[in-house]
Amino acid sequence: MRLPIVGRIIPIIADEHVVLPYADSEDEKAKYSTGFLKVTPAHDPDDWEIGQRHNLEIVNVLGPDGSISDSYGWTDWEEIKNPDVENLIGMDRFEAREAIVEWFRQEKLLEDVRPYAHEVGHSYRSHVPIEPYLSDQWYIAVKEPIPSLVARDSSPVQDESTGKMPVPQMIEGTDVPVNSLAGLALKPLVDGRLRFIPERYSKTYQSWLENLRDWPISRQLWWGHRIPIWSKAGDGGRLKSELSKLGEKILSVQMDSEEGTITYACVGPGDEGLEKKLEADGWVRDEDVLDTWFSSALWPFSTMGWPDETAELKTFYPGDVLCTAREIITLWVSRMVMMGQYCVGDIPFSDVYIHAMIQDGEGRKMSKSLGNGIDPLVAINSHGADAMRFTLASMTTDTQDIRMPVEKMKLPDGRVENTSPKFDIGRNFCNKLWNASRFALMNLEGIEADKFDKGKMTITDRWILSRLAKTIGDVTEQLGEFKYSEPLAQLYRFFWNDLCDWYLEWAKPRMQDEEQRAVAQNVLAFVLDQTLRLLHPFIPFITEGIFKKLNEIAPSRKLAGLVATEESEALVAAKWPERMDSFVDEKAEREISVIQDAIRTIRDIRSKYNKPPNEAMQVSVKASEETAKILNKNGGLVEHLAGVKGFSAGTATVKPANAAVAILGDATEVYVHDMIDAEAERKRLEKQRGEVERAKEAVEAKLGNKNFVKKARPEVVAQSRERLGQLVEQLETIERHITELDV
RNA sequence: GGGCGAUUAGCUCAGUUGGCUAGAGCGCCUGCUUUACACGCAGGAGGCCACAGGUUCGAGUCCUGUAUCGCCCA
Repeated sequence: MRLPIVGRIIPIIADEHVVLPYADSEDEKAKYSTGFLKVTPAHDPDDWEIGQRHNLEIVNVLGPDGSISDSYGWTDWEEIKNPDVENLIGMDRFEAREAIVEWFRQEKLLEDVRPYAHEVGHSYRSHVPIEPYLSDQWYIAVKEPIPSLVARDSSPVQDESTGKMPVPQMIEGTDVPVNSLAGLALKPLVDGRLRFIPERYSKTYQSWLENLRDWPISRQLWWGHRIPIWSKAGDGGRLKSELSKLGEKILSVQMDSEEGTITYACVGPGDEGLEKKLEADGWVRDEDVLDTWFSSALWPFSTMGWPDETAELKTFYPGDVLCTAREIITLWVSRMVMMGQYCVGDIPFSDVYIHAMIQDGEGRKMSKSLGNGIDPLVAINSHGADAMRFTLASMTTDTQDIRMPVEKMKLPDGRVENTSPKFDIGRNFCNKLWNASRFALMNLEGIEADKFDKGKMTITDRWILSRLAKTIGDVTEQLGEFKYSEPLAQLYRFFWNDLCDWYLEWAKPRMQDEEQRAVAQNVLAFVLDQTLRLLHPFIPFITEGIFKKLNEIAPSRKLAGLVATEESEALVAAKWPERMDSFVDEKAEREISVIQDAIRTIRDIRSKYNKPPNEAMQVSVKASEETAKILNKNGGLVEHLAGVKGFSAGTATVKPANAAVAILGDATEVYVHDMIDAEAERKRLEKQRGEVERAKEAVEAKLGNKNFVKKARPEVVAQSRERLGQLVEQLETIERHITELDV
């Protein structure tokens, strides 16, 4: 076939790359296809592949500036030269396209012009379409065994019977030699020396390395490390001997080109004298610089003085954890692992933690052009550094993206900038931490560590220490597993819901009581100390400030005879809390939970009956022997936090007339005296009856299923039976009270 | 085109190896200047766990498929 304009004769070939026409297809390409495709191997990666398959001619018609040019690989220029083509030379690529269409139009060769949506890459910086362009580049052979490593790692170096080098050892199931650059990156993963968290990302890393192609490292930029290669044209043999006289630090290759043989010399690092000598002899250094990832790959050790064996390098290399984003796994992580071993002899880190990507509220990636990003400095201004850190940590689960609603907000200095209401979570917690600590410190005035008497600890002391012990254990464990959201949530609950809502409230009267004060003070100081240490990684600044004040007011935090803390001038250098499992007290936790249930129930009735908070109420309880005993023993705790004056529990308590009743899960009956709204009472009880009935039916249906009883684990069946018993009892109690209302 | 992830309360998210009436924060409703905190306290409402099949005595959880959204790589 003869091409228009250039008149070149080209072959017609068949290749599977072509999408055949099919009008009804869902594929846009098939709808538009003619079944024919022009192939320009020098100007498209797919075309290049096709060209290689069919041995097509490679004609490059562009210059580096994107204009039509005959001097960068237009091999048959002399044969096809004609006025139409000459007219195009020097034209900009966009201009040339228009000119060619116009030529077709004038020659009446243009059949049709139709719109077609295609995907052409654009430069993210200049936004111009990218033009694939065939050019010479330096590559690194990533799957070639590296001779120096093969020599180092293999024994024997040579096969004695044949005198040949041994066949390179392959990583199992791949075509990657252990001692190639790709192998250096892949082997540690296969061996388990390198680990990704979350684990699924190791697949990205692995499959990329297994299918790795040679690494083009030349970049046509004016910044970066310049490629250490010098070249000179001329007699190859003479140049080679010229180089060998200069020493062993030079590797050279020779290639034929249009200007004859060119000798390329690659010079080892750290010899400026040698480089100057070469240039004095007429050698010219390559203009290109190294791929930015090639340079960045040196970061783990070049930042510490490598290639010198500095003290920093010895101390801090290899490191432990790399924390980065997933789009960087192949580009950077793999290269650091390669280079670390190649240059220093060890992998630069053992754990790679891949964090989630923060998106905006609509699930879009934050970007400057969309204007939907949040500047951390603005968030620090709007909510505080600790608040931002806390919120981000609380959102850090192992999913791959998280959403952060973005809103314009007015900052203290009057600027209106993007920030997020999500940071309120952190700000509120930091505020709570500050206030609760201030209150605690107020109450620690005059604390004396020696006055602590473990025999005088109350159930609330034993309870908060038990909660603390569990929190220390769980948080420590979870942080070790690279979990952040979970331990933080647990700290949140411990500090806010256990310590502030209950322990501090119960401690208030004790702080005024001569008998109780010393014990409560020392427990509080100890718990606060440990809590600050646990929170410090998430809230570094505020905890540090509080710790300093705590050091002033209560320099010695310990529970004499039980446990002591290690003193420290600054929290950042303080010891992480030790496990204190012996403080776990299930009995105290169970009992406090009974007490809390009773208090919540009484508060609920107060709220439903609109009884003002400052009006004292009288309460009696009918319960099982065990529950009654717990409640009686701790009536003071109930009275204090439920606004009750006069509290008693017993197994045979009779409901007073005009009392509101609440029935707990274990059928405990709580009577709040002198509440006389029968309608409200009925409404509450009937609602609860509905809920309990539903639950009862569900459990009955389960137990009614023969297969469940037969096949489920015995303890699960037993649990269901016990549950059913409880629900039946609860339901009967509720119904009895409803009936009484009818009388 | 390949790979990965998400879909649970109005919003943002938890939910371990399948097993109590599915949780939290924000928002919403009611009541509170209770001498640490209204960035707070107390109480409350609110969910067909995307959809369709399957495995199982039992599925938010495991398997298959579908839909929608997103990220990475070509």
